[in-house]
Amino acid sequence: MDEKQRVIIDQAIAIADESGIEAVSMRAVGQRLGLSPMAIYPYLRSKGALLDGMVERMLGELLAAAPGTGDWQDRLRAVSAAVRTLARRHPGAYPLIVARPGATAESRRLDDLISEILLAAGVPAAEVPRLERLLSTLLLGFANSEVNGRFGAGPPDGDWDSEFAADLDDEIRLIEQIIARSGAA
Amino acid sequence: MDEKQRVIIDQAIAIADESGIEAVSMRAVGQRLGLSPMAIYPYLRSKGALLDGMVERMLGELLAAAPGTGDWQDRLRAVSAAVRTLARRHPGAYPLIVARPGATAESRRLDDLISEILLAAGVPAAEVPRLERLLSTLLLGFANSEVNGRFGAGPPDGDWDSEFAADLDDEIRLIEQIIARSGAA
DNA sequence: ACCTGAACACCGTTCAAGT
DNA sequence: ACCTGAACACCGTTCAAGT
Repeated sequence: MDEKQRVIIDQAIAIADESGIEAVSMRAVGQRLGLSPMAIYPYLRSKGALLDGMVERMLGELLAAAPGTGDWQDRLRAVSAAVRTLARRHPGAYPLIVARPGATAESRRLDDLISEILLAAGVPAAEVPRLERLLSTLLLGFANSEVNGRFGAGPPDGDWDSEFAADLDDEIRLIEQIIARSGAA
Repeated sequence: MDEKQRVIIDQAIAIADESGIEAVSMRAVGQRLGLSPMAIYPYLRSKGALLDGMVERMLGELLAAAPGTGDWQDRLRAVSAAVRTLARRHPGAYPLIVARPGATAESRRLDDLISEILLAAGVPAAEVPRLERLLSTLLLGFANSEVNGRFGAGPPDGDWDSEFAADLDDEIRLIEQIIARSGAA
């Protein structure tokens, strides 16, 4: 039942990564499962629901690799690394995360994780939501630009890891300033 | 000739903003112009070219509103305001900017504009490309999240202006630090 | 309970043809 | 030079039907 839904979504992601997102059709997914396209509908009630399911599955994958330990700077770096690993594992499907509306269940869990790290760091509660949106936009958006080519070829073989590490270090310093400022007030 | 291309792209953007991006089809655009769908092909050789044309046109609109005066902080704020205005004027078409690969001509012009502002600010040339990518990801991505609902309802009637102004002030402080650090070295 | 086939109203695109 | 109609190989989705 739910197991069937999972396997359908898996195949849709596989098609997207192998042949591009435009190759994901109800017909193609059905064929891959040896089923007629209509066999999908009891499990995912529309193509939109299938695409949302793909996003949820990928975010679940991301959260499963979520870092529970270390200081807050390391935890932030680990979330960032997990996002970038996800984008590379799913070059075809990843852009859906940024393309689809999705204030979904798993996306809220990601927001909660980042918020929790910021709170643990000592960011004043009033500033947490804003900084969380800034960070998640940057994390998700940078990986998207990398995977969809908005940055061009860039460094030897498109390895943006060290560049983004520097970006994240800057953001960490920014957060530290905000913490210091609030302590001084 | 090129004028016809312009009018085709205009109608495609209008359809996207009125009825959503999925309503943009060669057939719908043709109908809107009182032409058969095939009349488009001599001017835009595929649907992909049409979508890219929409992106180029929107970025052109953005650059036409580009700020030439003021100190660098104000110029950055003006670019940010222009991006956010663009996203609101084109709620249906704007997400294409972030969705499509596009290391295009106009997107390079936007990168150049931001780079130029950073250079004028006194950012060391070696750091400019990285900061440019950080800023453009943030500017374009935040507006996208706002327009596609990734942030949820948010503040009264989705007015994210003051939140993003605070974000940008943070980024400006960050840039000032980088400048100061390089001056000290 | 789970699946299918036929059908409907769409797509993008090619190609030969019309003026 | 500019446009069209018919056709091809696709879409997502509904619905009645099969086991």
